[in-house]
Amino acid sequence: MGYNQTAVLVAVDCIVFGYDGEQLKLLLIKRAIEPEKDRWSLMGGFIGDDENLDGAAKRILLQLTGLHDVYLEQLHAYGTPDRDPIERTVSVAYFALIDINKYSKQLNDQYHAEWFKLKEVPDLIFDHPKMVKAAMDKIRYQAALHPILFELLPKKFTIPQLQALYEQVYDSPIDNRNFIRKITASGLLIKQAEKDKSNSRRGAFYFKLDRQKHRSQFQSFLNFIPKSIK
Amino acid sequence: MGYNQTAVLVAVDCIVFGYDGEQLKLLLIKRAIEPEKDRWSLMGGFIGDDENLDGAAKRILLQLTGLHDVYLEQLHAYGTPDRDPIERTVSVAYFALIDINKYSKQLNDQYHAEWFKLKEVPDLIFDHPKMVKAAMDKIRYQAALHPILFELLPKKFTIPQLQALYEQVYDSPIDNRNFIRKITASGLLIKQAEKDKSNSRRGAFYFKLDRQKHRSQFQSFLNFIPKSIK
DNA sequence: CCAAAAGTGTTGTTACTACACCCATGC
DNA sequence: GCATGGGTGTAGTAACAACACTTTTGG
Repeated sequence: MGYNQTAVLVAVDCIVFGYDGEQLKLLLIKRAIEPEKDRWSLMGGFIGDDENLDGAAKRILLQLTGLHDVYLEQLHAYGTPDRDPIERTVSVAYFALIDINKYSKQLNDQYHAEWFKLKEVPDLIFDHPKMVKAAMDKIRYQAALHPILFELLPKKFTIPQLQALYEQVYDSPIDNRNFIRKITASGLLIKQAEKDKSNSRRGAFYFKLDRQKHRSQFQSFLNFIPKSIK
Repeated sequence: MGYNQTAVLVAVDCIVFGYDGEQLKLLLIKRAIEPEKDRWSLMGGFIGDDENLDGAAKRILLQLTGLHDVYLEQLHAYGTPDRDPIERTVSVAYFALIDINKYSKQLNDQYHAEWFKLKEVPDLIFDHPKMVKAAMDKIRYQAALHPILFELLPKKFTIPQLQALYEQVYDSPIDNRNFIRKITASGLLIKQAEKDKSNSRRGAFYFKLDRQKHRSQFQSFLNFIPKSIK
C-alpha cells in the first residue's frame, strides 16, 4: 500500500527576528545534536505525525520563545539532497517577527539561545545562511509594501522608535519629517496621552497600532519607504 | 543511524498558466493513478533521490509541456497530514508561466492534459483548488510589481495583446492610453518594424522584450496596474 | 468613405521629496 | 537659557488618472 516512493524527513526552520530599540537581531541556538553539535543554528524541528507545517512552526517558536500569536510567515522550502549530511531532509523555512521584550529569557539557557546583531551573525550550519539571507530580503520586500514591522515593537511605541526600526531594516537614513507624515497619514496609529521621555527632554508621544485598520489595510500596498531606497 | 524520525513523501505540484491571446488558462491533467483516478488534477510528482525541489519542478514541467526554460517560481509548501488520503505527502507547489504556442500539443494525449479557462476550472483533487487560488493571488501580486506577464506571450507581441492579458489577470478594464504610456516609458520594449494586422486594418506594431533591461529592472517595482484596481 | 482598432495629447490632482524652522522641557 | 531631540510647514516635482481626439487602412 502507498505510492512506493522514497520517503524523506521534513523539518521546519524558524528565522526569528527581534528589535531591541537599537538593533535588529536574530535569535540563534547552539545545536544540541550531532552532526554539527555546538555550532550556531536556526531553531528547527521535524514535523509531527498529526501536525501541519504552520503548526510545526508555531510549536517550535513556542518552545524557543514562550510566545503564542507571533507574526509568522512561510518563507521557502529547501530540498537539496545533501543539505543535511546525515539523512535527506526537506526543510520549510518560516520567519517570525517578535517583540523582543515579550520574549521569555529563561529559555535562553535551555536552548543556549542568543540574540545576534544582523551584521554579526556567526557561521551557521547547513544552508541556514541562505535562509537568513532570504528572510532578510523578504522582510525588506514585505515591509516596503505592508505594515509588518509593527510586529517587532512593543504595544506602545513612539514614531522615532518606529523610524529607527525602518532605518535598521533598510540600513539607510530616512527623513524624519516625511516619515512622520506618511505614517500618520496612513491612519494606522492611535495617539496615546502618555509620552516616552527616555530619549529627550520634550518626550515623544506613544502610539498604539489600530489593529482594525491594520488588518483591513494590510494588502493596500503602503509605501513607507522612499523609492530612492528601493 | 539518522535522526529516527517519521519520514514522509515529498511531492512537487505545478500550476501552469498559459494565455491564448483571449483567455488566461490553466493546464490540468486527468489523474492516472488511484486514488481519485480520472479526476482533474495539477501535474505533480515525487522528488527524486538526487533531485532538489526546483529540479523536480523543472522535470515535471518538461514532461508535461516539453518546455525547458520556463518561468517557474516556488509558491508555497502544503503539509496538512491528511491532504493525501493514501500516504502522508508534503507538497511544494510551483507556478509556471508559459507561452501557450510553444507548448507541444502531442503531450496532451499522453497525460490527458487540457487547458481550462480560469473561470471554468473543474473540481480538483486534494487541496489543489487552494493551490490554484494561491497561485492566482500570487500572480496578481507579482504582476503588479514586476514585469512577469511577458512570460505568457510569444516573443513578438503587440501592446494591445499585452493590455488584454493584464485585463485578464486583473479581471478589470484598463485605460489603453495610460497603459501604452506606462509600458513604453518603462523602456522594456523594443519596437519591431513589422505589424500585426490580424485585429485591425491599421495594424499594431510588434514589440520584443528587452531581456537586458528586464533582468536589471525586475526588482524595480514597476507599476503597470492603476492603484484603483489593487 | 467609413468602420474599427491603434496610437497621441492635455490637464488637473495627488503623492512624494527636499528642504528649514519652531517647540517643549530638564538641566 | 540652552542644548536636544520631537514635531510642523512649505514649495517644487514627478507620477498618475481621467479624459477626447487623430491616424491608418482594408473593404
